[in-house]
Amino acid sequence: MLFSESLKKNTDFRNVYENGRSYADKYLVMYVLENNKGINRLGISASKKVGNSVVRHRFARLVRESYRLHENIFNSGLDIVVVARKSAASVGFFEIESALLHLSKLHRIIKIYFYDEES
RNA sequence: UAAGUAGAAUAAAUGAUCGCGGCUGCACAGACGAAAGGGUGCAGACGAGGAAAGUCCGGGCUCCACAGGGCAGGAUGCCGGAUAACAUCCGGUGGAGGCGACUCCAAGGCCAGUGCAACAGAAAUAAUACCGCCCCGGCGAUUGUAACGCGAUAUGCUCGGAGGAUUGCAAAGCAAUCCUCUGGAGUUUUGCGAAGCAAUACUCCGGGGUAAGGGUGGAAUGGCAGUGUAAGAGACUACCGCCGUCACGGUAACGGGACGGGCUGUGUAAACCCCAUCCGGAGCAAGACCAAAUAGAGAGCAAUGACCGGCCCGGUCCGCUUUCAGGUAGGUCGCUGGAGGGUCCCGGCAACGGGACUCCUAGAUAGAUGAUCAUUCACGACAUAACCCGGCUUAUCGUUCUGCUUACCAG
RNA sequence: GCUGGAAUAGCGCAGUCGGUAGCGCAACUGAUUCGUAAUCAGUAGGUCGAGGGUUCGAGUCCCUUUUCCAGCU
Repeated sequence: MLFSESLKKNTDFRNVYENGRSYADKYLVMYVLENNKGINRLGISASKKVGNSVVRHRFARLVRESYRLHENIFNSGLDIVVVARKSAASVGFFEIESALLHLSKLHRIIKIYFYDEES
């Protein structure tokens, strides 16, 4: 991905959970925290309760693909953590994509002109 | 054709666009980092499974421990073979199921010892008699007989008693005869009771014999038939079973046979245990290498600062440089060419082994396979490698093929 | 990825060595009280997580499986 890398450390995840803001809908929970680094860092989390290995990997791929296709409209300098809810186990790409964009609008982290154009 | 049985293969397909991982080649930058190491772009081929799962066994590999032996602990458990090894596989034996093809079996030893067997049952393993059967004795009962006792007893007889008459004797009175009355005694007949005696297929009590039968139980002293007996019993006999010995076939498990023993309780070892065989522990987050940091040791610099001290020497601490050791963050290796796959030949019933040719097919490290569009169909199950193999177990939408069995039909 | 442990009544827990599974709280009924609580007396409630096996008999022994918890970084 051009402007982003992945969030790796357990301490980074803890930091976002404790200090970031969160919104949630039916499929996802999204935490956001500014990191002042000029790039976005995306973390994806799915617990064992969501499903088996196949389900969890598929969820991660769908979120990563959704983010990749809309990477250029996101603001920079953010740590984003996306957590799966149990209902996300059985849905397809478009549901995940619309859920991700919806939560991003609530966080107001999508660039303004694009936000205005879409709404 | 239908039903079944054993085994094998496969695990949606094709194209376009965007995206991911390492590899190879080329190009770029020498901009990141103290170092080890690494970056960017383009192109190419490659990129999860039959179970990758559960982590239930076994082995390789790595580190630690270890003279040798034993104990403890664990595992396996009919026999033979295969294998690196196994709880796996192959072939056989025995048993169970099925008409059959075929399937299933933790299948050594309770004749080494110990333990347990609730309830029920007479009794659960050292002895026992609840019912039943048999023998002996006793009380009673029943039946028969019956001494005897009580009552009745027609006609009649005998004896007796009362009254009367006649006769005889002198009379009182006595005797005889006859008549009437009398059932008092006996006889006869009969009713009831009854000691004793005898019999019994009866009841109870006591003593003894008996394990055939009944009932309880998962299990009851080998089974069944006969002889035998008071009744019974392997007490005896035949057949079957069991145990032992012998020879025969088989490498063996075992098999069929001969002879003998008359037979000694049963179940449980996925109860302790005995016997035989095997096993050291931990696991790639193993482990090896490079190495900021932070503790540590030595050397040097400055001969200054602080402390011990009145002062010097000396000692301690702090500062800087450097070397060594150490190993955190981080990085590299381990890492995938292997007990590897395919075809053919040879040995072996087979598992498997040997040989020749041929193929190379993931290696990530927060962890790569996805998204969209189009077409087709049976509309897509279970499920994602994490050091590697051999198995087992469990999950699973379907499709295809092969061998065999049974039934029916046709030729 | 690796290694341990647990599951028993609505809840928290016992249950040795196989023999018809109990304790406390809660629930229900009755008594007590003007009524409630407390107290007293009584009652019901369990296929011992699931499936299979060994055994005459399994909560307990063996195998498979499901869920949950903990540790190793």
